[in-house]
Amino acid sequence: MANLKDVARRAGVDPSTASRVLRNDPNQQVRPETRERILDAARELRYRPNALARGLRTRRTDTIGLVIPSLDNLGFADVTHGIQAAAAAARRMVMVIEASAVPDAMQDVSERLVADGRVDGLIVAFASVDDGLVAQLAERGMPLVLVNRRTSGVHGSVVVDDERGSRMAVEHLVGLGHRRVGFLGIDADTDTARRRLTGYGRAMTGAGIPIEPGWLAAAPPTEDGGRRAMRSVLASAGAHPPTAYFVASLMSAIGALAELRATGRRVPEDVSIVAFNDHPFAAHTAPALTTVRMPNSRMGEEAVRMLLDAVAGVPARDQMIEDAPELVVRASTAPPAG
Amino acid sequence: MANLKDVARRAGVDPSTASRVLRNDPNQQVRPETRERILDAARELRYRPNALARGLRTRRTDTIGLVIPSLDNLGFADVTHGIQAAAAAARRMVMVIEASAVPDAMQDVSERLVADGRVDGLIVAFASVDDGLVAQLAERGMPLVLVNRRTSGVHGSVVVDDERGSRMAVEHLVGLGHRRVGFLGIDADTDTARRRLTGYGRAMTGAGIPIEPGWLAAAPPTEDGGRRAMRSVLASAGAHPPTAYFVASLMSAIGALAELRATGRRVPEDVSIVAFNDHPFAAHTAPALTTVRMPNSRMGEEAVRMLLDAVAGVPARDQMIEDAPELVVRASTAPPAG
DNA sequence: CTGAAAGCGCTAACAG
DNA sequence: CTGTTAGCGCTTTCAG
Repeated sequence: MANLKDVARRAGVDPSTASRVLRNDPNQQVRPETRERILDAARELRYRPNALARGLRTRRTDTIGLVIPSLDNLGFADVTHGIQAAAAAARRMVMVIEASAVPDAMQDVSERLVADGRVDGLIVAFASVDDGLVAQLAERGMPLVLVNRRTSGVHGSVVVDDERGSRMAVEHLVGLGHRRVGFLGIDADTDTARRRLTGYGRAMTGAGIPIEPGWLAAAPPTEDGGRRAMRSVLASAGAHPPTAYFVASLMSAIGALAELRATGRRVPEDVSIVAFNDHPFAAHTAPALTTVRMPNSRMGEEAVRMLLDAVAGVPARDQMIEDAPELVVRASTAPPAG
Repeated sequence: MANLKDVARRAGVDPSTASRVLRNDPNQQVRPETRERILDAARELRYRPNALARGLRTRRTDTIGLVIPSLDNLGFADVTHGIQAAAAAARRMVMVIEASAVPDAMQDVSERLVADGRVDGLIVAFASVDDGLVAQLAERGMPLVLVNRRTSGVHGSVVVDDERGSRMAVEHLVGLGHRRVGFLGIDADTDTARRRLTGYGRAMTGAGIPIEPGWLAAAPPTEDGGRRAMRSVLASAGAHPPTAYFVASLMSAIGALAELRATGRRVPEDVSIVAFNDHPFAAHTAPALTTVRMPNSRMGEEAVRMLLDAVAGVPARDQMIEDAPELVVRASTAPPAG
């Protein structure tokens, strides 16, 4: 591999001159002729600057770190896709840590990515907010953007309009004629989980429907969580259980759906169900799930943009992607029986 | 952030001595007392060596590059998970390029990851083998492991036993009493696709069943591909179409299933279907898919191990993960009607 | 057992 | 307009 010195020698100039030209130094005053010689030499030698050497000098790595809980969660694919696309467009590399595969992931990230100087900034997606390490990193000045979370202490986050998406889902059910609408929420102390509950509440209130406590349950956003939440509502709702459910995560909706069928309830004839977040697979469940599709890929793109701003010194804001959620009506919702 | 000089100063030694101790230089002869002083100083200053400076000097980055086609393909989640786990265990970082999000991904990888010196080696998962750039990189001596592919020209690959998995799937169908078994294969010139076809062929021959050309179709391993392949067989198979299908990819199985249902065929009453590769979601299709589960996560782990060997100078082999595939019987297979 | 010195490949301030 | 110089933070001979 040719290095700068090789290029300079071949062009008959000093390495610093070659560097100026090849970096497109804005205050360069290089004669066009010299410039051409250097460019030619670089091309002929297939020169590419060594990233480590440059990074050591400039203190920038052009690399961002991405922390993601687990890749099998269907919801993350979209977000990571957006992140990858935006990063590539901005010519940044992405180092990924999948938390579920790495014991003590946040610790690892803060040592091997941040302290060792491998990244310019960090995108933390779907973190449980109580992770003190995240706050610590932010305090120490590491550029950092939270995705799908907000938390006091950390400035810089991107979320989608969870409340609006949830409202749309519930309004769809109410519009079909349902009055007893259950809510299977996410059992986590995150603003995201809260906003989804709020959306449900607002939609119900807006429709003039009083909510019964027995209609609500919370569980982790997993298939099993959804199953358990559904079981819990069915057990406590008494003689008049909900005729429809809004489930605040796609994975739990799948579990909830399975539980309904396992207990002999027909969807959508007996019970309707709509999930928060979409995925191609939702078209293939039994029955196909009605969902609200959130602009998750945009959320990922925006996170990169914000992070690069933060790296450049622009203070990070807390942003919400305003793109309208989209209701995807499939087969799991219908008017209530009777 | 403290650097080596700071540590050395605080311990009252030369940086080189501090380096020796902190790296655990095998031929160090440092007095235990000095050693302790250095270790203490490093601990107090929370010293971590700068990865760029070290890499510049040692020509090793402790980072591996991972090229993956797309994260929404359910099959990749497992493999990446295995890669992440093994990499973390070996204290290596992973730079990920999602090809579907990056225009001209291989070109990008070979410039920004390899030529710029950001990685010690490359794992290329599910690549279309005809990519000349991969072969070029291998020739230029970049340590490289192919996952789920073999190709002449590139040495170093990990695959699973596609043939055996396919045989198991088809034997399951034959065991249920099916004689007319169709094959929806992958339309790609890869050894992997070929081995799945071979497995089908062997199982049929082993059962003494002659194969009709009209039972076979190939398409890309996508939902739409599966749909089209199914349509093609249904169109060409005449009066006695297959009563069962082995579909060589999970995504196309989902499409094939959808197509069967769309054309009014009942699964498994009229037609059985079994897919190659499993995923939790397969339990929730309508009906739940019978699959063969391949040791994909192991494949990812092994790829990392092989790559690190290659980086260390051990010539890379072509390996097959011998762990037995597992038949996961769900609701999409049953004895033929009548 | 430890220190001095050189240099990985690059950039950036300063001179000229 | 271009070259000289001095590092970024680390490792690694070579001396002593």
